[in-house]
Amino acid sequence: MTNPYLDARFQPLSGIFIMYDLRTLRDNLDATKEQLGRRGNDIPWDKLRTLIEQRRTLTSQTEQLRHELKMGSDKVAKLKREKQSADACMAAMKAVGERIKTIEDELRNVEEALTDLNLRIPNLPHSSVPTGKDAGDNQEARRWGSPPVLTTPAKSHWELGEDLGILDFDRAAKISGARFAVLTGTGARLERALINYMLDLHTTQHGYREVLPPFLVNRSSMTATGQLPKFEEDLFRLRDEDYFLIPTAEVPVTNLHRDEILTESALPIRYTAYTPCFRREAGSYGKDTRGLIRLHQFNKVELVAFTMPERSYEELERLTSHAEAILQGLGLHYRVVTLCTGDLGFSAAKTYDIEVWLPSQNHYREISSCSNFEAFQARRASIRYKGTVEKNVAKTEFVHTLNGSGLAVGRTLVAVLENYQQPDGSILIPEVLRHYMGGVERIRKE
RNA sequence: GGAGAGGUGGCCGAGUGGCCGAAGGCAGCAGUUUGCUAAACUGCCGUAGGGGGAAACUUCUACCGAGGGUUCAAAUCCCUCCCUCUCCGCCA
Repeated sequence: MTNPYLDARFQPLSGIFIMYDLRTLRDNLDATKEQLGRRGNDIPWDKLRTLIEQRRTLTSQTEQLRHELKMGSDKVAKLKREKQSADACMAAMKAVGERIKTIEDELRNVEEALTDLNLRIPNLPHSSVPTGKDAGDNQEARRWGSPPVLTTPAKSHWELGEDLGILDFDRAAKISGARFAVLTGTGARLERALINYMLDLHTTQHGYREVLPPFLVNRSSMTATGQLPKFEEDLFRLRDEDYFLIPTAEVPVTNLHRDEILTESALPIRYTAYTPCFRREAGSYGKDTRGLIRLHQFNKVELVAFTMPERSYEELERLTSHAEAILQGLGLHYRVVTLCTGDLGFSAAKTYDIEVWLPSQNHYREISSCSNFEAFQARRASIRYKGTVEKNVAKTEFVHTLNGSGLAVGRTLVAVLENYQQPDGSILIPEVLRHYMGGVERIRKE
């Protein structure tokens, strides 16, 4: 069964609300507000409360009137069959019908407002998430490896790449604009090698099934995973069709199972997907303007998992370790950070960021973000599972969804260039990539 | 892009205004018969929301691709949209 609430043109009229369950929300409105803290600041809670109550009243009114109408219509049918006059009854039912129409118009407005509000409430943080205001309050969970020892001052990846002739930002600006890059020669091959290395590791060692999804998706898909309605300005959208360019493979891959009921035995489902990702980067003017760090288009290998609710937190640890395995294989120093409540994304209940060491910045930079969304996306997307308990079919429940970058390919290329730079400006290729590079061991000036 | 055909329960498929939440079949579940299996027979067998009950359950409402309209009454009539299929065109 499809979830009509995701259709932009749908005018809701009684029935279920998939995002936040309305009854639960009503009973826990204050607690929800409390738990969301700063993240719920822009939600008009009093209006929400009023709308929920109005919906309840109007719904029961229409139900009563519909019952009346149904009885009346049956009576008309009976009278006509018995060749008696039904005029009086028909007139009375016409009046009832008009009352229903009036009340339903009102109900429609209430539900529309309610649905829109509901879709803009962020997910609740998990209890293990540290409380905090912003990125400054994130907690470092662990570090792996150590920064490389460079005998000369670290050059930035754009200096290295342009000197080597494998990165071209000027021509990218000409053919597209700011925040685009052209990779050429060994640079292009290195990007491709990284993609293949990541996909191969995840599919052969970590148990993920490879997916190559569409890069354009519809509005329903974007709403299901939480990009819409709140973050439309971050997305590229086609002018003549209601399609969006995906900002991450999370969107098409999570939506693979939208409006489906999975069997318990099929869980967990694990997918990995390579896709380009497209982001408007509205509001990031002046940040990371040089280099490959922040582009309108970049490549990413994504990990996506669907699990039973009681398994999702162990899956989050697993999934994060799979992303880490890529960096370990490449021999890149990194740390894992637990995002605090204030830094958590809209849809996530808990997130680990993996940050790789960049010598030129003397800093860790985000290269992966691994999140458990619990049932937040599953509700919006209506992804459920049905189990069996001693031959009886158990109640269908929402699955938990997770995803993480495994990894952002462009930023991985940055990390390889900067961490493996040699005094002469050449780049040593990490062992694991060499067979994807046709045996090339070092990138020299082209 | 042009022309046409469709979308009904887990599946197949009937249903052109009321007694239709929807015939019939398949699959599934429970039982009867049987030495076992098979077959036959009987019953059950959609989803969601609200009310009642400790509970098995019961009652109301909605749902026949989605939305809107006509009507006392819509799976059925009208409009819009989405999707699938066939043929032509174009293309990789």
